[in-house]
Amino acid sequence: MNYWLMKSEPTAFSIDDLKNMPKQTEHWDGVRNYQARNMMRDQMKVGDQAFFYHSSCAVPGIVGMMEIVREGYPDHTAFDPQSKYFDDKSDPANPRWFMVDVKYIRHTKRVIPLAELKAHAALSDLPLVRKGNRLSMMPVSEDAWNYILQLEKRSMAET
DNA sequence: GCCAACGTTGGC
DNA sequence: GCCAACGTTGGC
Repeated sequence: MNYWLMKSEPTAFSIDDLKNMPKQTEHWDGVRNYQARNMMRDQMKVGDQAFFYHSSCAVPGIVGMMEIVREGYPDHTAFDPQSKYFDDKSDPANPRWFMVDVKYIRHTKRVIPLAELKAHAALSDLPLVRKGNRLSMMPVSEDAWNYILQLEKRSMAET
């Protein structure tokens, strides 16, 4: 099984929004970055788990977990002129952009802030904490995944 | 609101 | 293929 981290601005789509979806499942549309596209198209598998990360908000950080429930398929919002994600260079016969479906698993017991993740040397390989990284999704090693789950159990006072 | 970092675009 | 200009991301 592979592990991932996926970013979303909570004002656009939050973990609560995902929890409140029918079947607690939604497609992860609107990604317009080739590295992220390649991950969704080629690497994410049903059963993989991912951290849900809130970006561009008061406390950026990990807020929950979800599971990949459908593997990469064309992002239809690229074909819709009414969508803000419309891309006239994506041809339905040869789609440029892909998405996956994700299902809510649970909230983390507390928000795990980016600032806290940055403070742990054990996570220094995580692209999220590296300077200048702007990837909207990224792989998480099994070690990093487990480490973060241990962090979750601590109180802020211990960090 | 600022700005650093990075990706994309397009002229040449 | 180079690279300057521009747009976007996202923390602070």
